[in-house]
Amino acid sequence: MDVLNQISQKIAQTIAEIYGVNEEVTLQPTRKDFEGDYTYVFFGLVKSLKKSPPEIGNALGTYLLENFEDFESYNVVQGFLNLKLKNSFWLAVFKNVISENIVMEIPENAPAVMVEYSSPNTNKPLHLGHLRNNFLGYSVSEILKAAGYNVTKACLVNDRGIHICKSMIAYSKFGNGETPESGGLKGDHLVGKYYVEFDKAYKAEINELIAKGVPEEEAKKKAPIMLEAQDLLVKWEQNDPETIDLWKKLNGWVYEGFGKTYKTIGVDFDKTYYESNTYLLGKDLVEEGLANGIFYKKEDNSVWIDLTEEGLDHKLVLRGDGTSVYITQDLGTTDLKFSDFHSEKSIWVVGNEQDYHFKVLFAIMKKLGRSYAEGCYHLSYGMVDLPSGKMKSREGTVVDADDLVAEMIETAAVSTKEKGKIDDFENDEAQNLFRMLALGALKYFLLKVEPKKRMLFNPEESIDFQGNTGPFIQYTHARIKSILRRANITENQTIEIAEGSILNKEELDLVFLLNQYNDIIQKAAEEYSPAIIANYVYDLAKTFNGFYAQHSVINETDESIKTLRLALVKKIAQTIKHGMGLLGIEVPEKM
RNA sequence: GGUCCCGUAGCUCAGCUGGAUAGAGCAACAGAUUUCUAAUCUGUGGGUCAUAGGUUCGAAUCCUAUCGGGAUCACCA
Repeated sequence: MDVLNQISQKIAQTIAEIYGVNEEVTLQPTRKDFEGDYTYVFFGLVKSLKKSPPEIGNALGTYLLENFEDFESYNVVQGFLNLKLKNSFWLAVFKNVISENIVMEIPENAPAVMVEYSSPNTNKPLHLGHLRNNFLGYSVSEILKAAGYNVTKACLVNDRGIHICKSMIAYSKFGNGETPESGGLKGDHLVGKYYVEFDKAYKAEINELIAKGVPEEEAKKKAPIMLEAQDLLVKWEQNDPETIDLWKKLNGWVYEGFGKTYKTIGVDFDKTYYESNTYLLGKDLVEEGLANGIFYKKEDNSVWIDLTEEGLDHKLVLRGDGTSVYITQDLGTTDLKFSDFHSEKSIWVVGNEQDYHFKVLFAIMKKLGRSYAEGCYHLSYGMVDLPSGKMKSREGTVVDADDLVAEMIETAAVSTKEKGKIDDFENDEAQNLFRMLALGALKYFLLKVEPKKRMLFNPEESIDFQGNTGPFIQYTHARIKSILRRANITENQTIEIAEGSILNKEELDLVFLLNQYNDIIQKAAEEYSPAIIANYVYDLAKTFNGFYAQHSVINETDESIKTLRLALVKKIAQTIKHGMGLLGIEVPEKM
């Protein structure tokens, strides 16, 4: 039920009736320090009607009370009209809220949206930065689904290029045929190890050359191992069988490793693109742009676009030798994605260091007259910093995703066992709970912050289970489920609310929040912001805990109040579960 | 240097499509458990919303400038 709309309309009607003017009425929740549910700010009317605030406020309030039955009382403070709605009105809202199913069916013809995220390189394992990306992408996808879109989760794997060749060279030189099995290493970590080995060998060679009197710049270019890597890239592009075999072997290990990580962190994709299949795309778009006069050719045959009118620069779209650059591929891939799924909106979850790249990409698409250009959006997110500063792979300060998750699970296990509440759990049941709590803490920690903001990852705080954290919300859910178990309420049971029930202050607060949930989902979808969901669910859990401390459900002697509270807490549990689901976080029945 | 993003309590963050006395959590201190899970709840202290102007009845929020932090300005991806 759209409460805000209903009331706004009544106020607009009142203004038209009394003053004969049409006003757009927007409401806001009344501040806690004042009496009321919703507040209408009418300074605008004071000005245009040239009447005093009390005069207008009282006239509106009186009229509303006399002509509409939903209003209980009003008060006027300066230009603020605070309106209090009747308990019976909120009871009707509550009944409506519990009758609605949160999970809705997505119709076949719902608008299609593609969310591309994760998009890893296959030369090293995932780290903390990737986790923010994965959690964001997954969550935004779920939020868009909840808002009624037909979502395709896509992953573009960067499986080719010089960085993979580096791992390949190092592996063939120093690998001695090591396999994930023989080395006891996850595949992605194994390949990552040789990427590091390459860097070591490369640096040693540079130093050797410098010692021989070669200038540093030249040494970097001429180090033999680097030349070998570049040579390998050429061989790869020429489809050299031996090179392709090695490439396939290493990538296979990496995919196996990634697969395990994705499974643990609960992330998945509907469609995977591989850059090795798409890196040649885009050249026909360059031709098209040249034919249309959107691109121009320089003397050396390189192709450029002038984006100075868009506030950008001249940008290269094809090298003089006819080979692709990053943007060339992206032009082609974007076109391919659209022809595959015809998405109305297309979202790229990519770090903010690529802000410029996406501005250019979208500007070019627009110039090429692509209909979907308007629906393209770069969901840019800030870096994750450590208390010690930036994560730098060269300095070994990168937080590995697998290690981090394992540590979090261990911490969850220790603190859960301390509490002694799950002594009756079977072992795998307990393990599952530890995983749930660990990931809940981690995901919530990374998602509660607005995506575009740079954030600080403090390992100690992220494994905190108190206050504004995932486990706090998970705990609240478990508490409610415990009540429902005791009351023998099952998931599908409908609970009838008695006519004329009266909601107390704490119950009203909860109904007020529950009624907002649909709007919150829409807002989060419009802004591509899981943080909005996180803050809402936290608020709901916190408000419930306040209620819980003051009122008993099970021990309430008045049966009609008890029933009402059972329905209320059941709905809260469902909403928490659903909201956390949108963040990719599971909630336990018991903890 | 050009462009873009950020700056709110000791720390981590909400609030930013202009509204009332700027909110949470952590940390500190004081309380609450014979009663549905205390991973909880209640209370106390803590702020020149980076700075300076401007617009407005009203600015953390919009505009301008300055300062501080970051990103980017590759024929790398």
